[in-house]
Amino acid sequence: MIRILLVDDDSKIRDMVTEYSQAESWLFDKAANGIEALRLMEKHSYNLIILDVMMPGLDGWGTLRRVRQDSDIPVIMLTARDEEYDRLLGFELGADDYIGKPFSPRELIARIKALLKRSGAYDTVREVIEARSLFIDTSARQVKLADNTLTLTPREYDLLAFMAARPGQAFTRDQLLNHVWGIDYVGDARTVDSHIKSLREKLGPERELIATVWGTGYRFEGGKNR
Amino acid sequence: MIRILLVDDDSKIRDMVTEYSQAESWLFDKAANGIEALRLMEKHSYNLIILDVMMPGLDGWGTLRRVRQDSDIPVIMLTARDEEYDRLLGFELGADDYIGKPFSPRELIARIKALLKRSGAYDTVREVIEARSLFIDTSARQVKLADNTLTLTPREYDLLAFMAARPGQAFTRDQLLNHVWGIDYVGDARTVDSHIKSLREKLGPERELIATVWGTGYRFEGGKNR
DNA sequence: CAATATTGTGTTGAATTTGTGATAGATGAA
DNA sequence: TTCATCTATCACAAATTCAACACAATATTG
Repeated sequence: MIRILLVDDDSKIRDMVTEYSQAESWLFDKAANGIEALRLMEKHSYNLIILDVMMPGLDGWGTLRRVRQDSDIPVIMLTARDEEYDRLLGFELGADDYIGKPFSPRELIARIKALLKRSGAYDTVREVIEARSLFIDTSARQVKLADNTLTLTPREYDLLAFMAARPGQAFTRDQLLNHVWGIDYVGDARTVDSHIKSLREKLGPERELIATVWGTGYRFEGGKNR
Repeated sequence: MIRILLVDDDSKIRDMVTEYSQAESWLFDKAANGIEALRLMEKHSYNLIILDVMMPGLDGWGTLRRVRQDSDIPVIMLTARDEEYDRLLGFELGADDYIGKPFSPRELIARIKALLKRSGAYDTVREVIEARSLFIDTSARQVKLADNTLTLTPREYDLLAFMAARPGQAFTRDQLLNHVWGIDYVGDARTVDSHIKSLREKLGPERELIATVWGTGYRFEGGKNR
């Protein structure tokens, strides 16, 4: 079971969120401020916490700070404004995601799902991606070429798995950076090339599975499309 | 390619929006009511839908309900008033954002951008443009002629994809420069001719798909017109 | 028909993009 | 701590693309 703590002083928002997420069969606990939230956290453990920034008493930042003292629970912050300063402060304090008010419940739910998935709260569905003689076991994070197991570095694996899951689609280097490295990563786009290079090296005879899309980026040639 | 469906019974609004968004090189399809919109959605997939609430026949709410039955496409609603009731009804039905009429095109464009961005993938819709024996896979950036894959340069591809997505429409060289090369490109308009030439060469038997419009520019003959 | 305007095409040096090896710093395990 | 990866970035070579130009071919006009 997935248990989520929603902390917001506005009861309308609390009700709205729980109502529109009924289809997900998550268990919601609600708190109106940071103090209440911390009390609940002593009693229960949560898969995810949603924290409003502006609250009377202990606000969202203070609560987040306390939460991070002894846990890595995924946290989504609700900020009134979408200001750069808030985002930076939040990342520094260890928030995992953001939503600016007003938001649509649909969006919040989508982000909850994404974050739960990322944190591994859902049992990963065992899925094996096949392409020619390449087999990618996504739950084991293991890649086989014919009968040999390849030893890929984490980045190499993530990059390969991401592209192989979307065969036939061309990605720009920036898209790959966003999806594989993370949305807030800043750095040289050519870094992607380096990892593509070492991937191709390890793929050996199947190196052609990763095609260069000139002027754009790369594409995994998987035969089967989505 | 980013493809957007704009549904509004007021043709003035339809024209205004497409005009102001020229710099974005999005592909707009337009419909005057829900029925038309649903018909278009059967034929194409969209990155985003903009729905006017007040329309004769099938209105915005009804259309939204139908859309949500089988897709998660981001939807922006155009409401005449900015009433709380409308917002709540819309969220319940699964709208992603709102904009109250009258609105500034600038604001709508900003919201479209924001929604495309946070809808995760600022990625292209998977769509294959067909014309005779030519197949253009816009997400793979790949073009097939019958069964052979053509190797186009980036410019050639962009030019072909842009024109083929708007069959039957004549473009001046300047328009093509603006849309394909970019709004701030300066250079000889005849450069377009060079690329048209090499495209025709590679199209071989289907070279006639690109027609010369004397005194104006070029047109892609796609059969189906929009 | 001739004169003019517009488009087609081959060529080419410059510019852009990608492949690759080297390397220093970061990270994490022993 | 030391050691062994891993990672990002750089620089240079190789591959590819591009814009522009000149001239040929074709269409339009009067």
